Amino acid sequence: MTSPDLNSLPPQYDAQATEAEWYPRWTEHGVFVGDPARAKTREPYVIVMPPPNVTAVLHVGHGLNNTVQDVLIRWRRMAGDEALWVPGTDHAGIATQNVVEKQLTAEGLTRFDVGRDAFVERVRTFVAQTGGEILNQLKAIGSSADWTRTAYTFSPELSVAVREAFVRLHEDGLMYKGHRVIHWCPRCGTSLSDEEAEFTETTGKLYHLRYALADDPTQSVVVATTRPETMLGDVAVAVNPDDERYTAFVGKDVILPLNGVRIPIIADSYTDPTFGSGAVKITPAHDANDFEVGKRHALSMPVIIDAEGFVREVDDAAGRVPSTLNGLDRFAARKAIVAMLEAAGAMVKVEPHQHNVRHCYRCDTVVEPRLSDQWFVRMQPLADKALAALRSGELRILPDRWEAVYVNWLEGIRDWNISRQIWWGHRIPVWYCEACGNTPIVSRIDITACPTCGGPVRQDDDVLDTWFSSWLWPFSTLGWPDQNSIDLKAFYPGDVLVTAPEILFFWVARMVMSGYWFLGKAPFHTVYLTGTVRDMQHRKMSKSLGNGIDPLDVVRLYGADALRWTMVAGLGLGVDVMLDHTDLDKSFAPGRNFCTKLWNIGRFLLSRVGSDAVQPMSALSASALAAGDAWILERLDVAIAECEAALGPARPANGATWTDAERGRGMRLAEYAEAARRFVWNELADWYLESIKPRLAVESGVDREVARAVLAHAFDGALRLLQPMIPFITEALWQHLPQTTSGQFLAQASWPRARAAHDISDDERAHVQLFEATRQAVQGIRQIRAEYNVSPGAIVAATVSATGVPAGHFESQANVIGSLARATVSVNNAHPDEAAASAVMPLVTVHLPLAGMIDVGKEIARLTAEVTQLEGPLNALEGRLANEKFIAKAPPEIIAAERVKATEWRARLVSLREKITQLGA
RNA sequence: GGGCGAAUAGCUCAGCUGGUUAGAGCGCCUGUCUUACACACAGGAAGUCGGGGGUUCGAGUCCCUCUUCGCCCA
Repeated sequence: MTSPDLNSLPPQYDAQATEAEWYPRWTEHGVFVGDPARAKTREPYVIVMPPPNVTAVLHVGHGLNNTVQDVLIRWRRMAGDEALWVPGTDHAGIATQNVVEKQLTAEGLTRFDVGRDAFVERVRTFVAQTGGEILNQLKAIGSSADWTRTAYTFSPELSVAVREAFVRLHEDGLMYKGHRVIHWCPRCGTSLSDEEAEFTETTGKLYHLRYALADDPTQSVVVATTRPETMLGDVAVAVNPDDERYTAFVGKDVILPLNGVRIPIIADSYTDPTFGSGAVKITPAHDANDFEVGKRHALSMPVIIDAEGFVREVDDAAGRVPSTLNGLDRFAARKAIVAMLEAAGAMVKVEPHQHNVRHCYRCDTVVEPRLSDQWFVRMQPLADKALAALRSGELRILPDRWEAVYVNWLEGIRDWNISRQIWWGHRIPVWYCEACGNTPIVSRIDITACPTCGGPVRQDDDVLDTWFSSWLWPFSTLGWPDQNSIDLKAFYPGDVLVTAPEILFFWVARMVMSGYWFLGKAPFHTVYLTGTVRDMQHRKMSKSLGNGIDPLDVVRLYGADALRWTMVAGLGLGVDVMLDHTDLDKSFAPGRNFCTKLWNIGRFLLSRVGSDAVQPMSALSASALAAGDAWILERLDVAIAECEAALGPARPANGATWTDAERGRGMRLAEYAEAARRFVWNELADWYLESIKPRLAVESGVDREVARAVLAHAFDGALRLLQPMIPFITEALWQHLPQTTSGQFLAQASWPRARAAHDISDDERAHVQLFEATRQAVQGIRQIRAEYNVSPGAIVAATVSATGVPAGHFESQANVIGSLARATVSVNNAHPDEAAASAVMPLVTVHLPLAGMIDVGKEIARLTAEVTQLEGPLNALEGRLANEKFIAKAPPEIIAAERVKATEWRARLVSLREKITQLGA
């Protein structure tokens, strides 16, 4: 036999060394690589990683998100699926362009000084040099993505997909160029989609302006506005047709103050009579609603604010901007105009006003509504399919309350403005031939001459919204539009998408739409929306607040596994994770403590098991198993079942649609973590390992071999259950198990399987129950010891009577109970003569004579308290059983269970009262 | 303004289709350096499940209402 050597593993777990050792081994052996050939015989399980911005650095949100994905992928990889996790980055149009523009600003330049081609080249170089670092950071936290398939939204391959999508939508009649008011960011110099213009609650001012009637300056209408500067572009005042206050005014004209322009008063039901004075100014070029009114009434649409946000007579606005205001910034102009209106007596009043102002999601500049020409995708037909997918159960969203949000958005879907007036991105594949007129030529390939007349052509200056490439990600990364792509055939559609709820509309819903439109299938069957990582004040972690946590700091301090465990164990479904950025020690204690504990369990256990071969479970006869052996094997079965129930099902059972019963199941990572933790810590270490110390301490023998085999098997099972969450430490420990074959990896070992119920004999079940009784006896003795402050080292005498298991069988447990409870135990159904402290447990009753130490009064009080505690629920229970209506209406199995419970409780109560009587009360 | 959600132990949250003496982790209290682990072990205290009403044999769980928070959309 090999002598136990505690020094074979260092006493302290070395995360740095372990991570540096195993990650490269996994990748060298292609553990993470998906194989389309194998996907023919196995179920593929595919996750596409939400591509981080190419310039991003890892923050704790990425950490959370990618850990969840890695847990799922590692679980399915072990479970025998052909697991593929596709990683990559997003070129992030506006965001990346902004970074480089900031560099230029530092050099005193603008992108226009540099010129388009040189600017794009500069961004390309910048990305090539510094981009994608975040992917290396994801490796540092253990992400088992298939790096051989790393994709990039702006790669040549994905550019083909983008162009194909544009052209196809154009061919399908869903792509059009529209002239309308869009959200414009004057700082970024581009239009934004509805989703990119975010609302911020703002306390502004509501200005009430007086417009005098042209024909009777003694009369006037008052209009309310939050943006008085736009009055220069007003073309009408609108009132509600049903508003009797204004009936007489409709059709008359008013004169705009400051520029003297004459505009009509019109009736339009868009006007809300309860807002302000009931009359609103109409500025079609600078407000989306006003634009609609303007179209209905065929009004002119003067543009008085330019692309940079300066007040000018831009378009159709001759004579509208007084020279003193010309060239002022929009906010400076507002001030000036307010002062001028006040001076002119046209300002009736100004009041504080709470409203939502749209800001650019990339630079936070106040967005300016602006009339311009943009490319739009007609979304309704795409949305219909995405809605149907959710309703049919082809798609589910967890937590399910987000399904309502998804439906709500799709039902009110608006056309998608996809053109951006920036330079970094996919150029819109549209050309114009001046000679032939303005008909756009949409083409899959670059063209240099007009296909009709052969004349020169000019490509559209705009680029596409970044999300126009992102929404193709689930299939563009697999080779689409090449229908013969092996990856596409093997791995589309995928399975799960894990992301933050913030991009449900930006990205998730659009991927579903594109998946259906271009490939006829949803790109995944499950959307898992994680919670947000917040600080202790519940604020979102952000760079500007300085309340962030750098995951790599945590990795350095406690290891990647500690980071991962802390996040997974704290991750209720869709629940926010609170972490204290000022106290990493405390925040990551759960992960750090668990890893340390696991390491100690492993270190001790492996030293006792030794390196000699152990028998496989199949070689052990059930009759050779001790009660504890049967118990821990049963606990392992339970743990496996609980882990699986928490995680799965991995996919719809019928392969196509979720049934109502399945739909909300699984993805409970915290429950999975808790089930695995409880098994290895509270069951394997606290009870089984403690109980077999004497069996392992002997030199040799059959019983020692049985204990070694069961112990090694149980720990192997625990490590397999834990590997998806804490891959490094489990791999390091697993490699030392005697049954592990060299050259194998835990990372691709099989997921443990619970035994079928019919494979467990009645004898074995009786053994499990016997060990439960043993545990109760130990707990009972420990309670009394603590109650009477018996010194922890002292050996006490205890009598144990079995009430719930056959007394004969219980004899065998005396030694185990004794060693765990530090007692000399006699198994006896008779009550001891002398006064004793007792504990009445469901399966056993224990007595400790504790000569000279028993305080009869105290013991009576203790037992009486237990009686009282039991009487309440028991009375309620008996009342229920006496209630005829309960007996008549409750299901029989419930009634039966309640009767069993009542019998047990009554017995326990009788026993407790007996003890009290014996003590002489 | 419209919609959705949450309110359970000091903190963060479980409790999934109504039936357990309402659970976990952290924190707290008591004892212990019991030769794997004090980042540990053993024992323990702690909740009228936000307020009110209803449905039911039975409600933390379903319905109504109020209060307070949060999120999304316009």
